[in-house]
Amino acid sequence: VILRYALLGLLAAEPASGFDLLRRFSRTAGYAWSAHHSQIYPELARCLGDRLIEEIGAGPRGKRIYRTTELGLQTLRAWLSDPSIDRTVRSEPTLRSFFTWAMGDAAAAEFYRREADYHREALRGLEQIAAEFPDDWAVALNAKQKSGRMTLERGLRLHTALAEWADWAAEHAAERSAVARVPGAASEHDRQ
Amino acid sequence: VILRYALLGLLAAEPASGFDLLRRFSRTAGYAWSAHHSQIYPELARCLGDRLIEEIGAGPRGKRIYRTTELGLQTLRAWLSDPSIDRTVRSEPTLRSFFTWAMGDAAAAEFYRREADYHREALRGLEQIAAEFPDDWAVALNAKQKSGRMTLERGLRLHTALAEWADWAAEHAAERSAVARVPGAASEHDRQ
DNA sequence: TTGATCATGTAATCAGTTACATGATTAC
DNA sequence: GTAATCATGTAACTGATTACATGATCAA
Repeated sequence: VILRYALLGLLAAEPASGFDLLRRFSRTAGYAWSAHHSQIYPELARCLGDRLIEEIGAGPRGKRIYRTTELGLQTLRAWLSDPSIDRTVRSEPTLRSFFTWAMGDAAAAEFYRREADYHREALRGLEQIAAEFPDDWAVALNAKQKSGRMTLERGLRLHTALAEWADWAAEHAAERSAVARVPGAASEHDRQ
Repeated sequence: VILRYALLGLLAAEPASGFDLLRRFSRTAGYAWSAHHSQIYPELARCLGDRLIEEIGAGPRGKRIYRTTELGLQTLRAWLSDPSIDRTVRSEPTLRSFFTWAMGDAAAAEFYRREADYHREALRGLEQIAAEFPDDWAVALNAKQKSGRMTLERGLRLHTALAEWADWAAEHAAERSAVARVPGAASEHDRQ
């Protein structure tokens, strides 16, 4: 049901169509949650039926614009107040890192380098967004903008830490492969 | 299909039963992936049918122990070599952080404090595991143990960074609520 | 006019969770 | 003996992805 709250929150921040929400999920909101249009449209219809959102206008090409109702906001706040949070982790990169032992050292180093590249790329994107905020954002922004800036900061720190980790891991993996290549240096613990 | 590779990798590292794998998913492997027994048992049966794993023994209470076959290892390696990685993010905490604007400042600060607590708790757990590794692990361990140690490092850095972020965010949220409480200090940008 | 993008929807399938169901072993 | 844990399985349901389907608008 968490997609429902994501939609309520996004539509509370700013009225939008299903298509607009789809784009937000593939941009800013995608750092927190994502969904395909085939999941968004039916959920919007259900929210509309439950009077959590309302249609406030239309655009060209059958565009339907929605906004969160007062009831929807209450529902959103009830969820936000609920202290039970799902922290289930499903991270393909982490799983692959866990299994690098099954690859050659060179391939493992290559994997970690790609991870570093990815995180640095993500960081560049976030830094561009961060640059658009005023320097004195802590006092110059409203609550909505501040929570956006604070969540952005989460991404900045996350990708910084993971880029550094991947660099470190690539070094270690490469280091090991270099040692293994020295004739006679391949010892017990390098096999299996 | 990623659960399949998770099982192949875990069973390649060490033969186990479905129940053993379930426990691994709720411990070490849970930092990368997780699954319920109702998903594990059918997938093991399918892997067995595809000759990716084989039954190598049994234990009490109908316990069936599996091991990854050579074909299974090849399948695992093919996946590891595939450069396309799913990086879809679905993080309830991040989503909630994004929507803290809809809560009161005090509630938001409380949310961030809980996040900090969670990450510090997770960090403590990882540090205990890290303490069991030898100090000279970079040379003293085999490839399998090293990839485990390197993945553990990922978690250490991740939770460290996020604990620091949450502290920072809690401070900012509390700060703001303190300012808002000064009579006449609640200004334009604190509303909506 | 035609190709790209905007825009919405449904259907089929796959992945993941919760609930149902059963029985063996072990520790007390 | 009896409660806890070990151990495996299936069924029903929900969430998420991929594929099918259609049509309007806009820019070249």
